[in-house]
Amino acid sequence: MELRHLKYFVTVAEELSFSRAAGRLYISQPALSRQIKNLEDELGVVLFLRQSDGLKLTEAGKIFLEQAKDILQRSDVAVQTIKAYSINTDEPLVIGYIPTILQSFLGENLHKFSLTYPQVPIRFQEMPPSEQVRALRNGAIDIAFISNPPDELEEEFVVKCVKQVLIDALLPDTHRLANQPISIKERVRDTTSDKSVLSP
Amino acid sequence: MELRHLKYFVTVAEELSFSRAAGRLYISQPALSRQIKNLEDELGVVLFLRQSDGLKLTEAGKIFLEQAKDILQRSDVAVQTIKAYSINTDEPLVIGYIPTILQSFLGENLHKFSLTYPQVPIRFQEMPPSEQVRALRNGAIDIAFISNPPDELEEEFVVKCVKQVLIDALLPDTHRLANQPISIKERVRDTTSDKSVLSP
DNA sequence: TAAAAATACTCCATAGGTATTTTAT
DNA sequence: ATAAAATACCTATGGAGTATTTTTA
Repeated sequence: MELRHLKYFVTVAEELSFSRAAGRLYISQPALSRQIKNLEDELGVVLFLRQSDGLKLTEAGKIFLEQAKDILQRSDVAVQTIKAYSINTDEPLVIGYIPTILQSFLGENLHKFSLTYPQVPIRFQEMPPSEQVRALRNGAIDIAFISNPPDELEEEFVVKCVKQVLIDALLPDTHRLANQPISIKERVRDTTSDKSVLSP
Repeated sequence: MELRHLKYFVTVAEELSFSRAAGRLYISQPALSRQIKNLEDELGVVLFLRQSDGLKLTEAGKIFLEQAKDILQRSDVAVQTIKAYSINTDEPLVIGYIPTILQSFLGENLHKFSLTYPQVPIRFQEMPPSEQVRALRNGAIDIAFISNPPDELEEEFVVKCVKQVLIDALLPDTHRLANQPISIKERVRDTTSDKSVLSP
């Protein structure tokens, strides 16, 4: 027995006509007749009397009707509840982050967010970037803050740049590039083999 | 959404493992994973967190679990109720009859039956034999009492002879067969063209 | 004759299965 | 290496449709 059977049964009981009920359910009359018969067979009970003066519920049918309506109504409530919950949830907005980013950016902006949406609880979870991607996939976190996201992520998630960070290169003044004005591109290429210290 | 989804969901929530739940449900693990995913898609909510340390219900999942259990339990109750009802019913035993038979037979025997099973209400409904057959088919009556049932009925119903009725042939004493000792077979053959009066 | 329900078939959507890959321990 | 979940693909049950018959008003 499935909710489908209950829905069909209640509709037929309300219409007291297979044809009209089938119309309301947007299925054909034979399909509906068969489903009701299947239900009756499974329950081992005749639910409707097919009499010359039209359809009538049996005593058993009347009892089952009340319970069927109740079950269907509770199913609807459950679905509506869960859908509403997913929109206006008390579930915290879980934010994954790596420490450097929290310090430089999250603090002030989330403060503003909290003032605007005080009803949304926020939880933080520090984790390395690869972990954050996995956590995003399975719903453990809602937002990830990582630097240098690989391009592939854009196929799966919405990727937005929220902060650009200046990168300084510190190198000994004896280094051959010291005091050389140079573009970032060139710097990167030229320094891949250096043990430079990068800082935000 | 069908009761199947709820059953599967509750089982997974109880086992916190797709594999074990699939075992309990006697279906394969991929089939179960897909049904849960379908349910999540339909509800638009993630019900389980697939985390490295195992499955966990989301907040939404916890809420839905309670309602799913409730609905399943009510479905079981409804089915059990209706099945029990069909066995030990207050629904009257409806008996179709033709007047002559009620008089000659039903009266005394049903009196005995009522004494033996006082909890079974009995209702009588007079109707011609053809109507009784139809009523039997659609459940409007539970037992039919008719005379000379055609053999085809035995394919569809249990047919039992409960009473043999003597038939007398009344004919004018001027009739050619008057005072002739004769077998029933022969009588019938010989009298088909006669306007005989048959009486029980 | 017209309607409503049942019956007979056909079709196809999808639940479920097997095999494999992915992921995490 | 192992175990669990996800993915891919295939199969087949049964839900739904169309056409037809049956039945009753």
